Amino acid sequence: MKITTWNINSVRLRMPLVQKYLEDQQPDVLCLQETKCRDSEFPSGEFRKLGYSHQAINGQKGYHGVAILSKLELSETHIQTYCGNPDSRHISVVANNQGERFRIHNFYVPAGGDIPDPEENQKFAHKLSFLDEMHQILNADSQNRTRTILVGDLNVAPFEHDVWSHKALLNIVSHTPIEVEKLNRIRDEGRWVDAQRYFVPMSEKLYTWWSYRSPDWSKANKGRRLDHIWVSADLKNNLKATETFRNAREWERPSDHAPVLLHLEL
DNA sequence: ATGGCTGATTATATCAGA
Repeated sequence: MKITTWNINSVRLRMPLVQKYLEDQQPDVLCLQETKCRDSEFPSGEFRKLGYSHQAINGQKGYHGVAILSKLELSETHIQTYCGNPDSRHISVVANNQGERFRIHNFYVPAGGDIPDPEENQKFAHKLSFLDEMHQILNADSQNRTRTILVGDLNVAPFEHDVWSHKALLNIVSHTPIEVEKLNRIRDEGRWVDAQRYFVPMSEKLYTWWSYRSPDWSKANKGRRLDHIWVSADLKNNLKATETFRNAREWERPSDHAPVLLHLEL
């Protein structure tokens, strides 16, 4: 079973790239973030033609938006709102893989703006509250501890080698100690396994995002690992491989995020 | 190097991303 997470930064604009990726890699499930369109504008028909007929979509006009496209049957779609606002930042489903059921959570955590101070910056305050609520909600549901995959653009690079320079980014939103600690608590207390780091040693650099602003992003390689795939502890022995498709960042008019794939042996 | 680039919007400048 293969599942991909990808912050696509406008699904309508990048449908040709999505199609190429799906034809190349044939994941069973694709989780998208930043779809940036209403549900009525979502290219459902195009996904159906590509074999992804099971769909769960939570979009809004212009911003955010998440979706799960699947070859496997989906049920029990659930949308959780956070911080008392209706932003489309979460959707979850139960996927059925030849009788084996597992839950998938797809998240788009707020980026948090520029200033890493919740007193001065409302967006950073929102991000911290969002992480607090994620912690609370995921921990409250004991079902989240079994047969569950959590993916998404979590907008936090938690480890030293998840950023190009730990020292240079300590005071940069996405790598500040307060948000890193919150994300680490969610993961550790939920006994989630970080699937990418299960295969890639902590001493090795690992990125999923490179800024559009770098004139030569590939050469500079000042990336961050903002996109994540976690599995519940009971799925640890089913982990087979993970892959980050850095080449998709080199395609024409790319997303600034690369797709990340998990191969699970079920 | 806190700049630079990119996308969506009843657009032609503004907001958001991170």
